[in-house]
Amino acid sequence: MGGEALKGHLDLLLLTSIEAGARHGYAIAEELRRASFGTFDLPDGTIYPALHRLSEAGLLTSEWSEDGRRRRLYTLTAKGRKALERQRASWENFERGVRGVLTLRPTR
Amino acid sequence: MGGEALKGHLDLLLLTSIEAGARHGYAIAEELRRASFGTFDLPDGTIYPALHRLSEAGLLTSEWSEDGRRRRLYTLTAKGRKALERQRASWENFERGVRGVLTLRPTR
DNA sequence: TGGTAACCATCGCAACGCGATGCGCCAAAC
DNA sequence: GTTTGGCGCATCGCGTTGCGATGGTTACCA
Repeated sequence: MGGEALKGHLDLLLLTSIEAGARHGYAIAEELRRASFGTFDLPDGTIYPALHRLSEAGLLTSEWSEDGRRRRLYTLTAKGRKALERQRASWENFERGVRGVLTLRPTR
Repeated sequence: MGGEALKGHLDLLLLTSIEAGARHGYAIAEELRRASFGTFDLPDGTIYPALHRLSEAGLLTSEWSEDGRRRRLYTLTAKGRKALERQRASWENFERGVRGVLTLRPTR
């Protein structure tokens, strides 16, 4: 919800979820929904292309699972881990900035 | 900085700054830069079109200043105030969601 | 046997931030 | 007195990106 507030922050969520243990798209979506208290309920059209994009960027590697279920399992690369680190820092800074602005109080 | 993290959150910043007292584009940019500790250093191409958009949406009204300097002075409309209220709530929720996800810790 | 949930993929659109570019005014410095 | 630089606004065009729509396949249970 909320227009396109997610833009630019999706990668952070995805990478975080994968680092935390989630392995395939569907599970990532579930975990994000749960961990965000329902705030991030990402549709397929959002999550799968994003995973492809991250893979193409070299932040993720993937393989097909062997155990019956046809699912693509993702893992962070070294580059992905570094990117996650940066994204985290970037988020902290972003949040700090917004909070700073939000503390502005009317002067009239 | 940081890709396009700002997307979807710009209006909140703009409206907040105007409610806080800033009246014209240039001053808004200055205030945002200051209040965000330098994080939000918005270029012209970002700020002016956004103000036009918000005006067109009925959240702002504007008039040209009389005192020598040619500047467009913005004011929140009632609708704008309500929108700001909603945006604030939306941000709180968004932030809560991200924080929730960020608390995920590796399980391996 | 039929429905539902798990699971993945791709196309195309709309929205938006922002760089580039150009314009006009004013004050101070040279 | 002219150049410089800060103030102040506007518009065009591009690239990125989230997401809805659409269409699959497979597993499980009634």
